[in-house]
Amino acid sequence: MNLLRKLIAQGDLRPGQRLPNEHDLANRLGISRASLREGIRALAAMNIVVVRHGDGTYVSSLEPELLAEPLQLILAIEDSAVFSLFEVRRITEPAAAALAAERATTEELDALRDEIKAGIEAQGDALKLVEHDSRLHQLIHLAAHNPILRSVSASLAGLANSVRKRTVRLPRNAPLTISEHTDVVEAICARDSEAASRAMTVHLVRVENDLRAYPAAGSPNEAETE
Amino acid sequence: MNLLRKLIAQGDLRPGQRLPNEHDLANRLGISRASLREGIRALAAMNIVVVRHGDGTYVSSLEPELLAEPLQLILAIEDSAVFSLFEVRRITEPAAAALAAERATTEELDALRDEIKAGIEAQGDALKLVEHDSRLHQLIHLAAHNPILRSVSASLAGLANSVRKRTVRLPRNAPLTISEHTDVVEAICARDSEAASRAMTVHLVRVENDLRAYPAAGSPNEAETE
DNA sequence: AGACATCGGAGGTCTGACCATTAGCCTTGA
DNA sequence: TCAAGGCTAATGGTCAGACCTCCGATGTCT
Repeated sequence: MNLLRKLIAQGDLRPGQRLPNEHDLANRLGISRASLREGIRALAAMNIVVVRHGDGTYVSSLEPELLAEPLQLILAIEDSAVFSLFEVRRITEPAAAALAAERATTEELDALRDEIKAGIEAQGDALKLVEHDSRLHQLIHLAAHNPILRSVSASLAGLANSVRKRTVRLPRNAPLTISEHTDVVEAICARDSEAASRAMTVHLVRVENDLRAYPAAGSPNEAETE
Repeated sequence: MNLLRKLIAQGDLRPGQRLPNEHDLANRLGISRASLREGIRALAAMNIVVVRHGDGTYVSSLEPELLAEPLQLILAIEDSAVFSLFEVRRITEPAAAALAAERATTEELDALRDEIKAGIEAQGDALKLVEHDSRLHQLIHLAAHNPILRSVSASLAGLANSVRKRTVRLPRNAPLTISEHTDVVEAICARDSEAASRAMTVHLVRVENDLRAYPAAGSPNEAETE
């Protein structure tokens, strides 16, 4: 089904962009609406596109995060996989931090600093803190300027989030998290890739140890999907 | 589209199982063939199912080794992503080799050695060599005993394979590849995780340099899918 | 026994109609 | 004037049946 390629080539897709309606788009591509719809279903399954009945079809993000779904299968089957997940993050995230230190634009550095500040202000609210946490990691991966790494990391982060939902966040760790994040960002801003990598490792190891010490509290069997 | 769920619930899927033909299946589910096909496309996009024109539709392994497809989109859009891919492999594969050195069972070590031998025998046939190459990497990831890492690496390897198809393999590099592989496997067998990591890095860097020196020879715009 | 021709059955596509849902406009009433 | 509710056009969702293309197995010929 190279009509997928056609779709991509034709409508130079930008995130958020709305696609032409199916009738027109099918005409423009020289295929039937039925075939077009099959292609759209595939894109939708990959989370590249979102279809809203009665409204339209929109480009979501070009980075398919869908990897998370099948990975979640592993988690469901094997509970010990949580530690496997951390092991992988201990591999990829320090590397991403190092790359970010080398490649981040000044705008990206600013965004990182802003995120840290916002995190400090949200210190009281555990839920918000979690959100800032994942956004910070995301910003770092963005600053690494590697689309593949970013896609992989996004999947892992999604997994990590689904784990977080199962665990009760211990608020007393908030100051620790923030100070570790600060270390990472400072190293990146200083363009010190080695320090950034080290700081990220420290952060992940500490979080993992916390998890080991206070294992999941929620019901592990009923993790909702969609 | 919960018909997806219907599909899964109805035909209790076992890997390799062949689905009823679309006409019958649509009837049995009480939907039209068009709708059924859209659902199948979604499943196919997630690599849960494989459709073969003129033959039938089969349940692919539920083990999610797959997921390469969405990443391939990135490659399709951004050709420079090939180097991003190598960058990520330079991060994950040495780590996997190190883990393998620590955790491989004796059976897995034997399998690694066998693969090396088989690779040497296939030295003449470039195509076979490629196959042994990817199998060796796969074995290493297996020996790392980390399901998440394995799934991620499998996706990346799938990507790497699709790149290989676009490039003409330079046979004169066969001896180099084999000797580098041997170094990696020897380090793993010696339980020397650091050496394994280093050897793997050397291998990947060399391959990447080759790629840079002799870029894709095939027509880059018409890479067939499926 | 092997190579080739044939044919049934599978997925791939097309057409054109109708149904279901949404967003936005427009009327209505306070 | 403004808010609540209903109408309407646009859009995706589904359907039906036809035809094309491709694969695999069967059977035939050499």
